[in-house]
Amino acid sequence: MKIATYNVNGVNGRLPVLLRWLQETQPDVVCLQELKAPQEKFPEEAIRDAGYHAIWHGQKSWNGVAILSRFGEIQELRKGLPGDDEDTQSRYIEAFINGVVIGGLYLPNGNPAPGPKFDYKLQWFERLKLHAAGLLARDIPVVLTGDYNVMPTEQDVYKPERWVDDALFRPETREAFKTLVAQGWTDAIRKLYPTETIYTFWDYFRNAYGRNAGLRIDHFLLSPQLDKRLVAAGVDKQVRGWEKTSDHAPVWIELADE
DNA sequence: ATGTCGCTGTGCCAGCGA
Repeated sequence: MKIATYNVNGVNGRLPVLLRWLQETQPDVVCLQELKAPQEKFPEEAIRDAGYHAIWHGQKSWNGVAILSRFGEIQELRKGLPGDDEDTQSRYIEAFINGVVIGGLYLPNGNPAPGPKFDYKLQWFERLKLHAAGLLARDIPVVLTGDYNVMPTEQDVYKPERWVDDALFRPETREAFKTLVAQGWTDAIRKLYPTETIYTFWDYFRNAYGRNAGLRIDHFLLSPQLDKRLVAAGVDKQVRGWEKTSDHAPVWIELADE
């Protein structure tokens, strides 16, 4: 079972790139972030024609998350992260697919920091930790994947000293990610590639991709049941070099059948 | 401080978020 995550940065503007990538790499399940489309403007038909069922939580202009699957109807578990009825941003969607709970998330960016946006990021992180702990307690196979907007360690940033005050790399942010993982999750990419430089995002500015000035901010966290089944993982880096592409590249894992 | 995108509405450019 191959599961991918891809921050598309506009699902309609990115549709040709998304469809080409789906066709070429054939993932079984895909979590998408930054749809930047209201609920009624999700390109359901084009995605169905490509062979995928979809559920999505849209929002006008910003945010928006989706889950695509090649395995028949998707059993939706929730839209939105619990813990704050006032939060109207579309950043979390969860489904049960082929025996696995799949949580797709788009964690807040948090810049500028400090400030209200950074406070929102840390609060969202706390809500995610509560929800994640509840999932772990159920002893079921779970993957929490998406754009975490966190570089976990200095190894995950092309130039760490330039990012120490940024919301994606501040000590509070790294600490939040670390305590989340410490609940019992496995960072799938780091498990398979403990010492390699791996990036999933390159800024549009200053030829960042050409200089490989990247960040690793898209992650897969696996529950213990899935940690045992992890057989491969990677970044489809070439997609970042295509015309009209997102600033993120797709990331994927392969799980062994039970 | 800057850069480059995608989106929206004030609408064919400017402002916002990233």
